[in-house]
Amino acid sequence: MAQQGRRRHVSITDVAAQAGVSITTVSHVLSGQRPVSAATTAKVRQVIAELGYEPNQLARGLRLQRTNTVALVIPDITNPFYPLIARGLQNVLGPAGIQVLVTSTDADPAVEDAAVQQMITRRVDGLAFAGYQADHRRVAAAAEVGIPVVLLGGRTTRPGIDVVSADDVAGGEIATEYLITRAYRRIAFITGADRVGSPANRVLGHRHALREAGLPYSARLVVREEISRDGGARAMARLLSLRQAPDAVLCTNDVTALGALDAAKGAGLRVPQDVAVMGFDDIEIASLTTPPLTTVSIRPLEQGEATGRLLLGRLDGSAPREAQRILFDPAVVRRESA
Amino acid sequence: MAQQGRRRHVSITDVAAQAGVSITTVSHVLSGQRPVSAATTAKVRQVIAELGYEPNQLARGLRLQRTNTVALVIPDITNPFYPLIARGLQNVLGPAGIQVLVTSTDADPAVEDAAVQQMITRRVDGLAFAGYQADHRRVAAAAEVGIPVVLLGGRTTRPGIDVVSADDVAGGEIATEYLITRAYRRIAFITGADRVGSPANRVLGHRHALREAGLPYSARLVVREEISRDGGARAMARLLSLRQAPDAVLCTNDVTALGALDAAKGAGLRVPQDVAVMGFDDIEIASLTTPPLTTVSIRPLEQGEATGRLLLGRLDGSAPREAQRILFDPAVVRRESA
DNA sequence: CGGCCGATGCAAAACGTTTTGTACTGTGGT
DNA sequence: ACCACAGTACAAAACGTTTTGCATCGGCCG
Repeated sequence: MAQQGRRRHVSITDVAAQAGVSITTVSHVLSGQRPVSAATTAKVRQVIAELGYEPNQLARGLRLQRTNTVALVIPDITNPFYPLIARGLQNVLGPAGIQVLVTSTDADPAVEDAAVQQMITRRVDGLAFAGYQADHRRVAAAAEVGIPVVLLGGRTTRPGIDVVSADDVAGGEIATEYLITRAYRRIAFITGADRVGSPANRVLGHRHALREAGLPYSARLVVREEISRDGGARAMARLLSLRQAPDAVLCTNDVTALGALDAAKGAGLRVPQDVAVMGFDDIEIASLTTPPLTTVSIRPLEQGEATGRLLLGRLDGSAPREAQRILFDPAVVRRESA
Repeated sequence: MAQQGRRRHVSITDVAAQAGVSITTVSHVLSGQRPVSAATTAKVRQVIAELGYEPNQLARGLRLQRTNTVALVIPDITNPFYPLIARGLQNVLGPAGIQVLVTSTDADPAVEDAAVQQMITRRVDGLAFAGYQADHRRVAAAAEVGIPVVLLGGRTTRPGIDVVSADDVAGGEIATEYLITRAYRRIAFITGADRVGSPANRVLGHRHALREAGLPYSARLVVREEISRDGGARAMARLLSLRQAPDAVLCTNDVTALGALDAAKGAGLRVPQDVAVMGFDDIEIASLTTPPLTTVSIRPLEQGEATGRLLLGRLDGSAPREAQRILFDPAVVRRESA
């Protein structure tokens, strides 16, 4: 038989009645806002324990105008990158007694809209938003109504709103520098079609590093493809067919790098002896490929934690008044593919 | 400058005042519970649009005793298996206007306890729980208080509570049968230390399939190790050092299988020519190994969806009174490692 | 002995909804 | 001309908290 018994939660009224005091007194025992005699306190506590009373957070939130909840809106919970953000967020918010509401939007603007709206009506205390939409009405609405908002990822930016992201330009730089110090000289870059956003910024850094090192920058070595495993494979195949093929390939993404590895293997090349391959993100699969992928970590966990700290600061008012922009220094994770 | 402006949401009172009617009328316009004249309706709707009013879900939940929220409590959001469950849950609950609250507990009983407690005080309408604790006080408490509960995964079971899980015994069977039809004859099994739960059930199925096929069952070929990549490698090494080494190895887990592949490669063996390796779960990395891993899919996405449907049924009362036990038929995913 | 003060506890308001009971229109039927 | 009734709108209660204003009661000090 399934559980039935019409839902009946014990309320502060029940406790008060059972203890023979007013609900005010029970509340005071719980909050310590005003003194309550030792005897009464003991009695109340005992009844609370007996009945297993726990305050209703809905009523509490309604009265307090604070729910101890923050929302995390992400494109896809199935992409390993985002659970790490969620994890980081929870790491810092959990101990502060704040729950995280996660919602996945499939990067569909309409769904993003609805999700943020939902969160506002649920009166979340804060909102962390990772989306592809550069200009987001609802997010702005949330900010305007006084809910602290943190934008995640380099794609979006908006004056007056906090941002947490990886420093993609620096990432492109250090990856390229790493390859240069390992004596690679013809370095290619596989990136996405968009001219803005993280992938584009990484190319920017790449180009800058080449210039710094006095190496030539050849447009032919930057290939734009769909960001996916297959896309990576196609791009790699194209690079390998060049008269002067690259000796190292930087990919905007670990998944893309995976495709590049496929293509290299398919062409009978050894990695990294014949051609080096390097990725971005350092998601778990990066360590599982053969050879294990050298990549750039952008530390999603830490990004999540920073977001949490930022939000926490906004909530208790300890954060500075101006909008923050926290950029994470990327780091090369050296494995065997480069 | 950061967003400020003390949080001020527009409430039904504001709408009523602005439209020159009572809040009752506004509510009726919104709900259609009672007729409202066309003129009034139009006026109210216009004001609602102007002010951008959206009902406060906290107040609504308090009054309605229903929050349109269900909780998903999982051990680790970072494990790719669980986001898929979350995704499935959201797939069916989202269209019904129900939000999913995800919380990760690290499989720590104390944290699990606190999380479930939190969810109860937030008056979630339903609870999906995936944990390692077989007997869970709080979960029982939730069920007793009338909150529909679904237990996920084969580890936990409790009379009167719905369960959604993979059919692990069947999984062990079909995996073994698959190997047998592929002409493997000495089949080993790498599993965990526990004598109960999913891993144990899979061994049960394995054993049964061997008996059915008239093949001998050798205790030496079932090795118990830590369930992890390293554990899998250690177990594999031990198996390979046997006088009569197996020609196929079944692993309780894709991650474990990964370790087995490591060990096989380390021993200079080709997979699957020298030894076949097969996993369980079909998480994404299974397709990324070399060779790609043949494994058993237990369809976490569908499990999540089934959980959602079950919960939905409990909420609208359309589900049968007795506790349900939904077992998912596992399916062999044929790739190249076996 | 009177007044004051600290200690203790209660009543009531407020948060923002939904729902129920009621009151006030006209209008149509008898 | 009266009654019933449909249509329309409002007031008030309830959901479960927290907080503020008051009231009561001793005890202490002068």
